[in-house]
Amino acid sequence: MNLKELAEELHLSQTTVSRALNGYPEVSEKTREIVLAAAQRFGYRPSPAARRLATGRAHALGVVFNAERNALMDPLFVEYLAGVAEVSAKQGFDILISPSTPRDEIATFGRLARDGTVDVVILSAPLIVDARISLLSELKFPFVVHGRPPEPAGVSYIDIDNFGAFQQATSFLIQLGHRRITLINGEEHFTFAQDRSHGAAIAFAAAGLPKNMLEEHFMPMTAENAYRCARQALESDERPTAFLCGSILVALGVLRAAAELGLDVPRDLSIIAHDDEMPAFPADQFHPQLTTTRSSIRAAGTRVAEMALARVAGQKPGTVADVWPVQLIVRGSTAAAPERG
Amino acid sequence: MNLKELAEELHLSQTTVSRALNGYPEVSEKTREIVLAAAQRFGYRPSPAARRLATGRAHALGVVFNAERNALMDPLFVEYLAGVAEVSAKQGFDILISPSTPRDEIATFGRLARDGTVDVVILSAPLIVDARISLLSELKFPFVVHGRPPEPAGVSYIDIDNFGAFQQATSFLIQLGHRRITLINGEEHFTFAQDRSHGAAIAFAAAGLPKNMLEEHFMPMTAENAYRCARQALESDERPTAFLCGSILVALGVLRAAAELGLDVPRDLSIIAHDDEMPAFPADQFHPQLTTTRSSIRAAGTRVAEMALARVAGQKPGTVADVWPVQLIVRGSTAAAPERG
DNA sequence: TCAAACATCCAAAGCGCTTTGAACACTGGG
DNA sequence: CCCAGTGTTCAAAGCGCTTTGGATGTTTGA
Repeated sequence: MNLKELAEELHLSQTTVSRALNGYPEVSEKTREIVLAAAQRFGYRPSPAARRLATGRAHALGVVFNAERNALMDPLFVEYLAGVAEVSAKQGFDILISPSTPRDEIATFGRLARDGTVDVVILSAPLIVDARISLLSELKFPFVVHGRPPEPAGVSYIDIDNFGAFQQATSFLIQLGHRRITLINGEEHFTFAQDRSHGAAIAFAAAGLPKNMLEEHFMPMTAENAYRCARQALESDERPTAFLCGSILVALGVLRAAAELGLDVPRDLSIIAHDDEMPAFPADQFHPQLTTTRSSIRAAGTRVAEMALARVAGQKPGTVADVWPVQLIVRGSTAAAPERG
Repeated sequence: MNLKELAEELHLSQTTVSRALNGYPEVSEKTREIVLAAAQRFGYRPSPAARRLATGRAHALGVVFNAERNALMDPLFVEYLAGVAEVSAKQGFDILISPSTPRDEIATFGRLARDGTVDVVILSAPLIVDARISLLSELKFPFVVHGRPPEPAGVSYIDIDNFGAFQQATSFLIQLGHRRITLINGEEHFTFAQDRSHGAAIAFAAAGLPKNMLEEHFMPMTAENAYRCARQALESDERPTAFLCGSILVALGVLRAAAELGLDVPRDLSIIAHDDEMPAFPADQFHPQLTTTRSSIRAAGTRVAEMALARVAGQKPGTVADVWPVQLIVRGSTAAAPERG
């Protein structure tokens, strides 16, 4: 059943029925009720395609899915998506996943913006120099960012306090007596990796420790990369007594390296990992249970979706700039630094 | 630039331009070339919304995202989605993610089918009694299934040989001398869980072993559930010498339980896990490296997307019924059963 | 009492595409 | 020279909604 038929059924015009359904004021309450009841009774649902064509608005929200990047390192993505989905479902918004490779990512964004298949896009993991942000800004296409944009002015975003988290975690390790610490970070072109790096560096500086005691590696945060890196670090002459890990997956790799080398965690080696709360990999299900800096990626997903919808509803960009605190949760993977041998 | 403007620019009718662009035969090659060139030059892109309204086809493919189920146990989902995305991107199809909870999943499917926002839906993890399949069949809405449908007749699907995989894995353990084996399976209403269960049971029967030596547990396949289950099994009087795990995550939980109880893998305990090839969690990055039954969930994603697109192109349902073989990869988590003590 | 203001409702014009049914020009066979 | 057949193009009618610009009563203020 379409609008025309419904209108005929009610002996009303399409205009009135449409307005009644969409809550416009220029229709009396009586008729609105009648219309609403009839729509319900006949199971009328407006055609999204027609509405889209008529209004120019898609009632959809775009998420660019970088197949290579996400598949490689992001079981997180599901959690994030679940958060986004939860909110957008409530508002009746569709979620369009646009796949892309790193190479054609820009083109994908351009297409999304021009085609009008979505009203707003959500952009994740911003880079130090981010062509996607430049492009969307230039096209004046609505977008919101999950993570800290390189130029936050005029951009709505939500981020977790990566700086604070790693500063706190590093300070904690230093207090425990650790001096040689290895940070296994994400790739350095991500803003979050920079923030974490700064956090750790500041903690060292604050403790009056030389910065070369902090060994830092930037890489895609997979278990395997982490394993290789940790293995190499642990077999070197001056091996670290503690690791800071960018994710739970990284911690997994480090744990394996430690196990293979017969090192006990936390006796010989302390580990702190950042935990985005993947339900599939709870930090407290590891052995030993992991000390973490914790923040919910899912909650971030819901928040960023809310922001996106607000943006569609007309909110100005740059209105929101949330930075969420990150909590240090001490569990069994950290202990006082071993005596120097 | 829209079609009308482009047509005026070319001094042609919209009809001709539209047909030239869409490859219809009733337009001469010369004009087609001219039109194509002009479209290119002006950067003309047809409006998806208008096309959708006019044709009734959405050029989109729907994936229902069961937020609770997926978020809980499926980092796999990302890999799967990557596979789907890869194929659909090539054909210019959008992917629409429809979130739902288990409660409103049926309604979500109904809406998808009626709204015309997608041309076909992909359905994952079919159940023994699956209302989604019934609904879509009844509505005569195109769909394809990832997994074995309860009533395969007239349904296009692709599945991995869960039966064969678990039969093979179980036989292998039996050959190694294991007699008490615990299978940590997915929830029993899934067809895949049934198939795995049967595979293991048949292997026991074939070896002439009583079926009560196979202890089986059905549950959501999380590390934590697996941990609890394994812990309980390992502390019982007649503890198993081997575990069959429904996923890598399950294996993680079992490994933890073993570690806490001071059991060495594979000396005291053998483990085989089914591996869907999550790049984030390679089975060979565990300690010890895991013996697995392996199949690529990503490849399944690409295949099921191809099927979905074929279905849209007019292929009859039930045409495809792929069952992919699963390979047993022997690594370090399996060994001969320990001597009875 | 009349004009102005308001509250309701409507007809019709889009939105940008596809597709039907027809027109037109050009060929070759009779 | 005419007609059927073919190849090429077009005008116009949708697709199902929103929205503009009235039209039609109904009140209100002076």
